[in-house]
Amino acid sequence: MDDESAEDLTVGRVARLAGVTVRTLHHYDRIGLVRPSGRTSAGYRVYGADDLERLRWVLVYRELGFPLDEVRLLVDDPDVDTVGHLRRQRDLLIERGERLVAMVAAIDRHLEARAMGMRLTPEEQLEVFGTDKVGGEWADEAERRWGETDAYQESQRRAAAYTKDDWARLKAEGDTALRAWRDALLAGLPADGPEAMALAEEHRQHITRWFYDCGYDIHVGLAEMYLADERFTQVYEDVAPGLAQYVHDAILANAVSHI
Amino acid sequence: MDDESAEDLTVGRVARLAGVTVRTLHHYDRIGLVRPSGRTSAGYRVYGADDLERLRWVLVYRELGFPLDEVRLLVDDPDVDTVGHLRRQRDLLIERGERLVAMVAAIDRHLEARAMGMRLTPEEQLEVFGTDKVGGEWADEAERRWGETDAYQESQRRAAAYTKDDWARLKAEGDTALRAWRDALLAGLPADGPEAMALAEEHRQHITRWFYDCGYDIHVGLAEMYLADERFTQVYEDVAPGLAQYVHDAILANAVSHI
DNA sequence: TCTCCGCCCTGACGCCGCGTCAGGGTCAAG
DNA sequence: CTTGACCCTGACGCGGCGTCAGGGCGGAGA
Repeated sequence: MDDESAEDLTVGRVARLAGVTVRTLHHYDRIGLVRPSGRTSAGYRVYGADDLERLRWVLVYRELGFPLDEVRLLVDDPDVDTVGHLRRQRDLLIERGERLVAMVAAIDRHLEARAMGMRLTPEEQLEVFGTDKVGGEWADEAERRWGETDAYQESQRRAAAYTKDDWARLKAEGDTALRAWRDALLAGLPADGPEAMALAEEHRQHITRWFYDCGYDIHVGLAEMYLADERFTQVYEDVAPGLAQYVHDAILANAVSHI
Repeated sequence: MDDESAEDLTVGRVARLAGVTVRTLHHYDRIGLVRPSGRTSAGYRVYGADDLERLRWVLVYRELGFPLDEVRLLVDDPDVDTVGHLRRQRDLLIERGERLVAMVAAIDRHLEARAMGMRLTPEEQLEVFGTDKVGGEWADEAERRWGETDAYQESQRRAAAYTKDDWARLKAEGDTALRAWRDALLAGLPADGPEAMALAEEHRQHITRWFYDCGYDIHVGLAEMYLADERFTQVYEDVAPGLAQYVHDAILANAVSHI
């Protein structure tokens, strides 16, 4: 048995093995990232075991989001702090994940704001997406500039994907619900009582009907937001003091009852 | 008061407001994605409220990972189901988040595997990252080819970023800990007793020392993985039956005691 | 009124990580 | 000796801008 035969890995084979294209291997060869340890007399690339090993690491780091230059550093220098790099990359991924979560929350807020017929200011709409640069000048200036112009409100209205009828019904439903909430609160009905929980359930279905599939977990998330985000708190508090908390508690109670 | 003055948003201002560069706005103008609704006599771009609105949406969709061509479709067509898009995109984000979580878990496994002195096969190392293509031929062929060669094992060993001494100490610590776990289990010490919890705490600090800052939450995550991932389960079960569960329970008890 | 600085314009090239031809050589089977 | 599947190099393209270069506005101060 000659070990030689094990060495005749051509680009095509390696490409299939590693799940990349031949072009990619050519590229990595050219930029010196993964070079085949040999060539046949005809000039064919011949990859050895070490080359594969190296390629594997390259692909791992690449998948982790390192640019190829940094990948090179990582695989070239064995003294480099690999574990440290992985740790940092891990942090980076988690950070990205948190950003994603924040964006999802922003979308939820956006949708929910529409459900309630609220107008977000551009600043508010941009806040999660933009960098921190957005805050200052925008808050000071844009709010003042665009906040209350008719054109702005008009564009806001047009931005919605609903027909005017839809919008009107949506708004009406929301207002009705809001009054029902107020009545329940003022009547002294407990937030974890059947009436309030029924309102919560209705609220959940309202969102599901008009916006997105709102499960109990998401609903609870919204409830938390109602307390955490003062823009939403305000909407409820304007109707009746303590209503935000009341709605929150009712949603929680309703969710718990459905576990 | 002339509303005209409110309209004089130049590129620079818009750029700062939206948290993008002027170049980006130029680009969007050129490709017709966001065009300023007017120009001054000198040719300066003038953005109006509608333009900002449009830009906002573009940035949102861009952040959501749509290529600009698709962004164009989304913002151009008012009949498009905006809410539907947001819903789908929301799902997409959550999916991406899950992938991130999977990658983080993979890194953890990677680090943890090193902590335990395990050799992952290339296939195992690639499994989370690679596409599904990787599985088949790789598992069938490469494993057989490279799996147990000396060169492979050697390169694996070299791949670690530690000196030989480090590696030896690391391994020794791991082995010592493993024996201590076994002894505790065989002695009938309860997993939520002080001895087992002390071992869990030592384990946590072992990881922190050698790899990454392992808080109690992360530690619990690892414990779950020990049960969920059969490669790790096996390492413990090979030492003593029931040890994986035992270690898991001890880590949990220890974490709870530190809340 | 002139000047200066900061903003604006267009045009063009650069970058990364390859995809995708084009034009040609090689190798094993039939 | 052909055929077809592989291999080679070289070159251009793409997306989403960054980054000059070379020049025109606009308003504040001397």
